[in-house]
Amino acid sequence: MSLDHILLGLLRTPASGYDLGRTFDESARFFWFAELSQIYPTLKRLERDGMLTSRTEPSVRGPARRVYSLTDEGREELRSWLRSGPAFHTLRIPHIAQLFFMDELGDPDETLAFVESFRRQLAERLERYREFEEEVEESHGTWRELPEDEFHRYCALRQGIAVVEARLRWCEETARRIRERVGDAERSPAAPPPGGHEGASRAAEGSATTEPERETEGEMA
Amino acid sequence: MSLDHILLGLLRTPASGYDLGRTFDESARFFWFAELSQIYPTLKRLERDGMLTSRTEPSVRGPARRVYSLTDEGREELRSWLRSGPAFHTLRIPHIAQLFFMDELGDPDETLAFVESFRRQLAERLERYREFEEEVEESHGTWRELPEDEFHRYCALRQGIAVVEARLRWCEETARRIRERVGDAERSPAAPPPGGHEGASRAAEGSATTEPERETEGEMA
DNA sequence: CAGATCATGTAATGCGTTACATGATTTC
DNA sequence: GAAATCATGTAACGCATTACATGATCTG
Repeated sequence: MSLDHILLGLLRTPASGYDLGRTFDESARFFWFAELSQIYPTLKRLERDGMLTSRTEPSVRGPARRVYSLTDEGREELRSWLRSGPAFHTLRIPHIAQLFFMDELGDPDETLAFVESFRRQLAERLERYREFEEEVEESHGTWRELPEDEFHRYCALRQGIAVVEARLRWCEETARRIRERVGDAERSPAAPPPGGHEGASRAAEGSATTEPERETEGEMA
Repeated sequence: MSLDHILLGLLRTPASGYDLGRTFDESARFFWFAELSQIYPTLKRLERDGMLTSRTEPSVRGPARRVYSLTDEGREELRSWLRSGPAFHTLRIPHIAQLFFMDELGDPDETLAFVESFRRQLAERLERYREFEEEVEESHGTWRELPEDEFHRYCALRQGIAVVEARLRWCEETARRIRERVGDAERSPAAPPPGGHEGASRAAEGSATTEPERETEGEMA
């Protein structure tokens, strides 16, 4: 039941359902997302349960806005969630699952293409996170100067960045290993497979072409 | 609809629902989990749809086992999922959300305790992953010698490890920063808060005590 | 003989997505 | 006048968890 708590957290500054939808889209994406169709009924329920109050306000354009704010009871609920210790979720990571079964395709080129596509999407994501990080840094200088609320938000973002960066490094490590395995197989006397498949060239791009891996395991730990 | 595909992937070697439950528990936890109460009906549906076949087998102990195996149609479905590109899921990470709102508690000690508790749980998880990694390495040597299927599984695990390690480094970075901020605040003329709360000592432990942060940002990128 | 493990399931409930419905205002 | 944005919602469906139900066999 985390969406409840996340809405309570966001509603420490009053907002409408629509506003919250934009918040998820723009600034909370890196740790949570909810559709408007889930937000509206949840807000209603939280109000019914005394966690929120609402008033309607005329909108500058479009229909009237229903603006929610946190009640004392809601604030207490939020605090007790925050004090309940780190909430772990069960891991369900489809892209790792895909990789786990990828031997089924029996083609290193396809695995390589997969990793490369994954890498591109991560790079894009990292760029968005970085822009967000810069915005904070531009308005306040370094983390040392941030007010309490911004500091916590900044730390949360830093974790998002750290994870994406780790995945990016993993992509590079893994691509290198796949290329090295293909290279070994083709040099070996086990006979290269028949048909017009020529090594790991199809999905390859960037970074030195067949450079044998220098052992970086130590640095990864 | 990923559980479907994950079951198909696992059922390339025939197994019962119960077996699959143990697999999630023991060797697939780092990327997926499902309850038996979800597994059983899903298997039934997949069989109905022609993705699986089953036969019953007497069990050594307990009731008869229903053992499922992949059909050609099921294998095709699995392959097309694998070829459909990396499947991203919307991020929903409650512990980052908690941190995001943690300023609500207004107490650096509580944030520090949170980060420390998070760190301990990650360390435990990393240990399990490492044991798993060692098992693979012991049976086959380095990744260079692994057969295709084990190599892919190993790479998947490596990503899990990389992410946990990144989170651990983040914990240390963040704890250091919180301590530094508390130190600054107490040395500053803004007056230390009244009452018997003495800095960030409560949750602190390990690593040099008040060592000012040496800038490691560059290395993190 | 009590408790763990093997083995299969159903039912109720909750969380989340997709599709649908409505209508005003602004911009091109 | 068409499309985008503001703004609110409902309904149907699917995915996941928790609780419940049953019974055999092995271990201490």
